[in-house]
Amino acid sequence: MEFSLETLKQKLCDREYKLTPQRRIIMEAFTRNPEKHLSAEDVYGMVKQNNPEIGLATVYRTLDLFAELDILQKMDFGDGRSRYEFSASDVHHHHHLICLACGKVMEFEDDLLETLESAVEKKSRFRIVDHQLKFYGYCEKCGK
Amino acid sequence: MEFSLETLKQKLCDREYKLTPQRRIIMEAFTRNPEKHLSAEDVYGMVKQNNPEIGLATVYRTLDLFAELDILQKMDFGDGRSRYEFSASDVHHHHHLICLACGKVMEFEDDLLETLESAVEKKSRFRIVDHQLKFYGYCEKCGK
DNA sequence: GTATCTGCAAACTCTTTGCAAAAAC
DNA sequence: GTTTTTGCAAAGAGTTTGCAGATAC
Repeated sequence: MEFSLETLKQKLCDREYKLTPQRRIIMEAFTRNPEKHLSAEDVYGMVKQNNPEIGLATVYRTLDLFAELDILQKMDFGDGRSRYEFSASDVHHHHHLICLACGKVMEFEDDLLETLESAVEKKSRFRIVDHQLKFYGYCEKCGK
Repeated sequence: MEFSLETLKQKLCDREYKLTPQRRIIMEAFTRNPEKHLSAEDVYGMVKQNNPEIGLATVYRTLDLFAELDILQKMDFGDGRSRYEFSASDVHHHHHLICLACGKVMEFEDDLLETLESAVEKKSRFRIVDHQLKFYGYCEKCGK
């Protein structure tokens, strides 16, 4: 799936939500930073530059809404704030490498997990709808 | 590794920390619930029953300390509070199945990930020290 | 026009911190 | 005895909520 403005409009309309300037602007923040894992505060800082009147609460509400519409995926890297990126529910899953020294988050792709997922699903009688894999360690720069 | 009282004493002593009743009691809460993923509030509730004078801040400080000593592992299931269980850094890694309906957390064992880990390590030049795998879905009871 | 959405400020939850008294070694 | 540790209360961070005015459709 691709997340253009049209997709957003569609998804909002489907559920009787309105397309407001704030929602469009927040969407654009992600379109312009597709590879980043933005926190609410990050997004707020970015959108406030051109729209100083926007409220932080609106950012939070919009991120929640987008997560509910499966446009964004909420995630947690253990630093006490939630982060968001475009949902990848229907594309290849990617995972995260988190540097314990500098906090940098890198991504990697893998599909080995799909195999594991179906095995676990069978054994555990759990119906799995999503997974999250994080590796913690030290990036090249932080070495050691 | 096994986490007896002796281990605790040892680990504390090694780093010039003292063995206080509070620390012992909190340790016991985990020994009595080895399979649970306790939050600070959970632990507080449990230890307060026999030791009403204990403070929540002490619980937080102790959990932090135990995580630093690698006795406990801090983890996050996305519900806004940290959870702790005995560290498994030197034993087989286990992972979590989290029910999106009732919130129940189940565990499963797997070592397939070790293979993946070394592959990623080579490709990415990341030195990996830990990993976390979570599957989200619906448990048998919550069905669909 | 009407129901939704926004901005603001206040509230809320989880966690951390400062400090003086208490306790471990 | 000295240094660490505790309990309390207050502060802090991130997030949510109530409400009256503004806005999308």
